[in-house]
Amino acid sequence: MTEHRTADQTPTLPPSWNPAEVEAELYQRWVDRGYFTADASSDKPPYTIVLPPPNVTGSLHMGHALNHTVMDALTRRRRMQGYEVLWLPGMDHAGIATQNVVERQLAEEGLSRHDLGREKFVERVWQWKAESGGQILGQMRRIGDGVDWSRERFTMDEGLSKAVLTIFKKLYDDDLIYRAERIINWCPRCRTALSDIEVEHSEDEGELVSIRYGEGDNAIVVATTRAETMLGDTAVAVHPDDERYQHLIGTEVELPLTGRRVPIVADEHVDPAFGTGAVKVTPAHDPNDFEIGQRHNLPSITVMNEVGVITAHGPFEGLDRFEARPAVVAALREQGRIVAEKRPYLHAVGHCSRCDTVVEPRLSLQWFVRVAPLARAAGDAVRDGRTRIHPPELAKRYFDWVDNLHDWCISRQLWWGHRIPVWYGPEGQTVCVGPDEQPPTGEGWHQDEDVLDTWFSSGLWPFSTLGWPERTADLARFYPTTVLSTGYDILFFWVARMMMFGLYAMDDVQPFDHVFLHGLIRDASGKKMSKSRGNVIDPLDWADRYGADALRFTLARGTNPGSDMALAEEWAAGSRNFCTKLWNATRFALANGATTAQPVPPREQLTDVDRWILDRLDATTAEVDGLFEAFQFGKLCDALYHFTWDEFCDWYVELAKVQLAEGGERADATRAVLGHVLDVVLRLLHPVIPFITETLWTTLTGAESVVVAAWPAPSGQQPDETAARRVEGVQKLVTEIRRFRADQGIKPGQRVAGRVRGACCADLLDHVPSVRALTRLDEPGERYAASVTFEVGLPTGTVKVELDTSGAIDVVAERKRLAKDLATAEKELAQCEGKLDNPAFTERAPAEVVAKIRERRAAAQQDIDRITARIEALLGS
RNA sequence: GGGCGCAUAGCUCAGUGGAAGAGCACCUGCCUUACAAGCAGGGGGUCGCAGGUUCGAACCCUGCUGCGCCCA
Repeated sequence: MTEHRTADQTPTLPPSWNPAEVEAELYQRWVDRGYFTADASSDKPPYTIVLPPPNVTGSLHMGHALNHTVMDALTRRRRMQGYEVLWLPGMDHAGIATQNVVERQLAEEGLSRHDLGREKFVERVWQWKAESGGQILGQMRRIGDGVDWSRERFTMDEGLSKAVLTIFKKLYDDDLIYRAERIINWCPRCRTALSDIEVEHSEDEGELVSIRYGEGDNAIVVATTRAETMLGDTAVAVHPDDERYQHLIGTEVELPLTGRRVPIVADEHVDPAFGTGAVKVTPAHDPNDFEIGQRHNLPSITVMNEVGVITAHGPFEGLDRFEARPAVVAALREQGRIVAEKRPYLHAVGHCSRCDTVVEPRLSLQWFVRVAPLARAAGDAVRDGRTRIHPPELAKRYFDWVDNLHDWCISRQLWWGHRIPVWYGPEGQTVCVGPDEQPPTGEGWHQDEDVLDTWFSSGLWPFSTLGWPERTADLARFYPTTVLSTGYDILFFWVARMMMFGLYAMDDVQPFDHVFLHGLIRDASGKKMSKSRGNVIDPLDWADRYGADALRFTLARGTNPGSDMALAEEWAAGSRNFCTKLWNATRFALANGATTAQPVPPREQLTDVDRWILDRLDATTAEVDGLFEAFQFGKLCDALYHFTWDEFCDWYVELAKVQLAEGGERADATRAVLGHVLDVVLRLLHPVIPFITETLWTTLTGAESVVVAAWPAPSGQQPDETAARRVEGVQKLVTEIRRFRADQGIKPGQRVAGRVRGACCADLLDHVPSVRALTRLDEPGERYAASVTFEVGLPTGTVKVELDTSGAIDVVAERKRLAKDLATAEKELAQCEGKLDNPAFTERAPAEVVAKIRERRAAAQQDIDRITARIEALLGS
């Protein structure tokens, strides 16, 4: 379907664009020809983007589609500009998600991972990956991603695993990794620790229970939303300056249900204004309480196990935490210790970002990265401009985060992932083993059971994928990467981590020069897409029904830096319509001999209309180029849409028909201009809509592929202002005549005899035939009798139009129109005069502004005179 | 509680001090030889509210209201 040539070698196109039929074939051809394969030994300037590695369990959603469109557009343009482009694809191993998937599979067979054992289970995961993982890679091909498949990477690959071990060892040796017993976020369902950012907070309904501890004068009331944790309380804390509790500080109080006595301590961090000003302290089950415990040397009593079941205290033992809560409250109530209950009580509750289970703060022994020095470097790289964040407003958020970072919990109690390379010896030794070292052997030595957070390995992505820690040619050539593109919601998860690791591993060289953060995809009414809302749109469904180009154009067009994007089916249909328009325009041009084989003749041999469209093309080229540099995808798509549809198709193509009809050199020149404009505009559009532009451009030019065509540059030609003014005059005149015809109920196709007078005075003499063609005016015949005349005011003069409408005209419609035009002109006049009558304006406003208002006043006055005369004439008729 | 952002046509959004814009939706008429996935014409806005700065404010400043996001 791509190229049809008839016997005389005139290229033609099928009547319609059927993307589904050709996209796969086009894509495979690009890959086979090696267009996307980077060459580390070329001497072109490098341009590198690493794909944010999608989850191996994942499939392509709209957010991916948007981000991939952005990256594909960026890399395709640079490739056309002659850069050595590397867009590197791959996936991460998604520890928790993948383990969940395989464990579910096992559960269907009635097995748990423990039945298989660690080694067999990991084998089983690899098997799953080989069979069903990475579906997204095939989906990327469908939307046209020009990635270098020869360099595809996976975070669990040998090389990337070596990078993980290398950086772990380096951090360990630099005392930037340590093991400690801390309160961490624990998911009782996944049975693993989570980092802070893997916890999502939501306002949930719970209950606030006020409990009286102690008796009589020594009684103190504490409030909690997690009553069951009182079983593990080891103190009550009050603010040291709180008048109400001075007499109690230092005393002890009996903890109900347990019979234990706990101290009442004074701590600055207690908010005296919240509740009663007294808080229960459970160091083993609350991060703030843990810190209070540290400050006051309190014991930590763990009362829950790793699945959230109470492990102590007789009647409550064996109860799930959510069963224990009401049970504890009931028991306290029985003792008359419940002072108040507030229900429902809205409070922030942390949920596991993977499975939505309520996270339990849990005291446990975990590995941490000491982030302070790394985070400072990550902040500095942005502060001193080595890495630039787009849009810059988001840099503040980045700083707020990296400058206030808690140490990062990196150990996960999973089997799927990079196992922590630390061995423990029989004498309590701890040995961190580097990638090329042998672990200690012998009686009593064993490796740490935990694996590393997936983000630990994907944080290395910009350099581990290029071969680090080996000093490969790719690393030398393509690091630092040029742009990192992702949604702003991933800024902390991933971008900040890559910054920390990149600077640390690569001698303080930043992992990327630019970070482009796009918005999030929402539905037509601005709501977040989610399965529970049922408003998810599948990008591949749109790709199927409207074409991958339409999907991409919709996404690119909606991308405005710093803001989210609403999507609806109509948007995709609109983009599909644009593709159809482009198709039909090219088909028309080819059918009329448009060509790039003949150069566009010198300017002096061209018409005003030719020069105008070439100048507009030039301006559009420059504009689009600048917008690409600024990551303004929405605006550049709009600019191309407007140029293609409103200027090229609506005006130039229509006017070109007149020039083609003249034949001879005029027609030849027009064919060259048509060919040239399409050639350039297709190249400009290619980064965003690669498939249709490839088909059209190769048919038009006969060249190999637009993928490797040169990116257009403005010609440097001085724009022809006179031509632009004349074309503007033609447009206004044509529109006015069409307006008159429509008002008079003359059908669009109906030909009407008429004359255009005064065109010479308006500098439009050469353009009268075009005006006649576009407004379907016939030459006056023998029986011609003008039944109506009207004037059109143009900047260059007034043109008189007379028509033979073969009889009466609709006076009422005409009066209505004139009254409306008059009102507009009068309003304009009043506005201008209001300004000019104000001495403060004429004295203080810049001269050019005052001059402009004077011109507008004169024009408005002329319009009024003309319309008034016309109305009077109409009254007389 | 802390921080940030947004409020412009029915919907989704552009618009950084000098004539209120786009896409979609809507109304009317058209199969006019590239295109009905189209063509031509048209209607529609107190630019959230109240003050202020300025000759001039959608745009700058202050306050208010209503939404949204991030963090705690």
